[in-house]
Amino acid sequence: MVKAYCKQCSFKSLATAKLTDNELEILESGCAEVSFKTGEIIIKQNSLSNSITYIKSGLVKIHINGPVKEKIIKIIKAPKYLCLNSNFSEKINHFSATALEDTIVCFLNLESFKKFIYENGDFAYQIILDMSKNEIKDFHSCLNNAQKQTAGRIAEAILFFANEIYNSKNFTLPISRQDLGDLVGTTRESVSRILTDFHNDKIISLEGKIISILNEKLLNDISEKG
Amino acid sequence: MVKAYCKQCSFKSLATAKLTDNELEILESGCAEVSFKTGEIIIKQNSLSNSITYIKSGLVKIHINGPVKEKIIKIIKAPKYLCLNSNFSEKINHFSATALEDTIVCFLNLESFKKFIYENGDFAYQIILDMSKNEIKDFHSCLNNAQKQTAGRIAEAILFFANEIYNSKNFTLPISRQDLGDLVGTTRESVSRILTDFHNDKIISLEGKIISILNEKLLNDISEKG
DNA sequence: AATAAAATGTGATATATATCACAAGAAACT
DNA sequence: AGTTTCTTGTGATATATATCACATTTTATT
Repeated sequence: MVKAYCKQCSFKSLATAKLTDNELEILESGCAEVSFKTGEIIIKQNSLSNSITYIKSGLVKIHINGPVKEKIIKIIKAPKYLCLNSNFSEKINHFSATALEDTIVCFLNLESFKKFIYENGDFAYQIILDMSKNEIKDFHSCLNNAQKQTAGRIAEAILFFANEIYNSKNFTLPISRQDLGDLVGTTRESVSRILTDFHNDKIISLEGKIISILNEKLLNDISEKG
Repeated sequence: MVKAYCKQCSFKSLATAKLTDNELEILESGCAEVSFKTGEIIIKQNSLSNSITYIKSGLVKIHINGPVKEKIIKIIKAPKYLCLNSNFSEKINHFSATALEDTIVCFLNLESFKKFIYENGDFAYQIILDMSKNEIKDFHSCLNNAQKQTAGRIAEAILFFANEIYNSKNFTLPISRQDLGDLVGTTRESVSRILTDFHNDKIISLEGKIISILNEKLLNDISEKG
């Protein structure tokens, strides 16, 4: 754990960018910066939550122990708040968060956050915008998961990693087949089969966890048509 | 459309309850109260959104034209904001809303709402709490839909109507079998079959749309175990 | 380097549920 | 009241995907 310097922090969120110097000092005094190595647990489901979690750098999976099996809710790339939403109304964490690569996290004092919401309208509005945008995304991914069939959901996941995480058609999958299954709601076997299908059909090239998108248009079609 | 009297309104949300008399007058001046009959469309997907929608009384389904077929996202009982979340960050409505019974809706001026968030910390915090609570609920229903099998999801839906909408073990289903299928993510045929199964197993009694829960414990088990 | 443990690929089989087809009942309209 | 349209029930069949089983590869540990 490291003393944080919020004022000079270059990873400020849209919300904290609206804080005054005074408020940033308050934020700083209640901020703990912690490093996590790949695979380490950042938040554990059902533990008590008394701070706001901000991912300063790195990559994180948010997962939950569902009624049937493990489910990965989403994958979050820094800089971003980690499920802001549940922090305000709930005392316990409804989910776990695990680092997918070396990650730096700021734990921010919840009470200061509340104070800023009460006293700084700009800040409050940015928080609301952030929550709002997130919800719409979650909404759509939930819908897609519910209606598309497995190949479509896997195609979607590949495009997600390419476009939103790595900004490249060539990347190394940061999760196992099992995790990819938990993310899109299928089994590791089905993931395996569909990935090799995509490879055989020259839609992607696949070598272990190294993926290159060869036919983006087709992958898009599969993702959209389900 | 009727002139609204927000000050005296006895259906105030937790947030608007924090507004001053002055602010309530501003709210009132930008508020239109509209009645909808059963089956009428309140909001149409892809239409422009420039107001906050508050369900004053009645019952509403929120649905979306998914990649494959229609999906009912959730059913909302008054008094409640109708998907507050998407209102702030998006100019177009991402979903449709249809009245399931006669419903009264207040369309509130978005700009006034923003103004209140900026100027009234109590109000802003209540809005954030509301969004936050909603998200957690949506979260869980999404998870359940993804992992449980059909009988479990239908059991869950029956319990939802009993416990959260009608507060009674005896109620009349406000939607068709098709709609129930769209809500839990299955076909109308499967809904039919499972409902008659439940009836034959004396878990519910079923007569058209009239449902009575006979064995709540078992229904709960089916809902939880998936 | 050797051994253990975890992750992955792939075939055979089982199963839940969608789809198709049609009949019957209820509701809405003329 | 009669006709049309929408809703519902139920059987037969198709199909996507889970499950099981086992071999193989990769990664971690001693």
